[in-house]
Amino acid sequence: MDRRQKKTREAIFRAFTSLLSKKNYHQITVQEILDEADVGRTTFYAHFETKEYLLRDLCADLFGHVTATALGQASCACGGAEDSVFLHLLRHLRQNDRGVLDLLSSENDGLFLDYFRGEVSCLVEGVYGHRLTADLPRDYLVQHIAATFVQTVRWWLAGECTRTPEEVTACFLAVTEPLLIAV
Amino acid sequence: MDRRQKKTREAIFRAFTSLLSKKNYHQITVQEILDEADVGRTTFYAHFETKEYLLRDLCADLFGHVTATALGQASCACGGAEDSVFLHLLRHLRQNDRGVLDLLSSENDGLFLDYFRGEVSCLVEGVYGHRLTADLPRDYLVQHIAATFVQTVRWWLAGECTRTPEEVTACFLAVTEPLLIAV
DNA sequence: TTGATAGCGAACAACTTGTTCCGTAATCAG
DNA sequence: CTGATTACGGAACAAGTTGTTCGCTATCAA
Repeated sequence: MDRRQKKTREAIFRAFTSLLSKKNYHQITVQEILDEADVGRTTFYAHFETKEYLLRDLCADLFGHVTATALGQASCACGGAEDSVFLHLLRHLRQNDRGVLDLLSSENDGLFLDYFRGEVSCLVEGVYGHRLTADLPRDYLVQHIAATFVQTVRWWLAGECTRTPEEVTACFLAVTEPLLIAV
Repeated sequence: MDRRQKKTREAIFRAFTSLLSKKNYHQITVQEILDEADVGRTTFYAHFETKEYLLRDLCADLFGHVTATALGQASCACGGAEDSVFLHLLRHLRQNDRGVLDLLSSENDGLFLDYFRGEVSCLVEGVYGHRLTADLPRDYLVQHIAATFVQTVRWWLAGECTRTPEEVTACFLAVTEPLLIAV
């Protein structure tokens, strides 16, 4: 890809996430993004059809990265292998890697929650897929566990992350364990 | 209150909910509401500061009504007293009382979910408040159970309500029962 | 009946979005 | 290095949206 394209694309992403940490998605105008990214109007629309497309691309980039690191935790030197994938994910989130945490705040009407929940669903399939109790519809269980994790993160955020990732993981595991077949 | 005021206020609510059943909140313009409600521009802004205020008022009206009927089920002739409050709520929702279901669809970015979740939290407090296990933070449990109910409803909607309220309630109870102290 | 108030319509400024045109500058291929 | 290609920027644009103001009429409550 042309070096120029890559640079402006990243400048726009950076500007957008920066603005998102300060205000609601719907309150952000394209003009503000242009000013923050120091990019021409024409250029912006050459890269993204609309603001919504920008959002979509950003989410794909961001949450794809989140779960990729979660699954590839072997290559990460920040936790023992016996740790839960979810604990690992929380630890990464706490560092507010790439500003993901800001996007999940209640300010942003849950716009990003669906993306996040989707990614976590894949994670749940991978981690718990073989341990789901057969008493309930499988798709219900998967979405329930994924949604519970996302909601747990939001609860953590609402309390301003005062609790430790270990405590939070314990809560999450406590409410989901009963749904799994013991190994 | 002046008869005229009441009539236009209701006309606007009606128009707004009607539009919400057809399209996304963010795609609806004030002009469309005016046309649908057959109300002057000046009049609209005399009643509601902005479209967001209209949304807030509508939610208060709607979800307040939902839980009010849920709690006052004694006065309702549509179910036995031994039924779960949640089953009762689902039955009401299935009739799409006042278009509440449309608002909870995934089209509307979860704008209404927070209102709904808030109402359900009160419900959970009332119904399960004395049966919550002491092993976990109380506020975590309450929000978890409320969020689980809301998410269960969304799952039901995503499947186009093909399952019966009884089945759905069974799912919800199955994943929440383990968190309660037996009576 | 009468004074108060709600509604209407038209026009308004300010802002936002997405497009077009054209000159400039960076990049890439040969 | 050179020439063709491509991205960028700036200005201007139409179309649409928001929220306000003005004067007039219809309705209400007492």
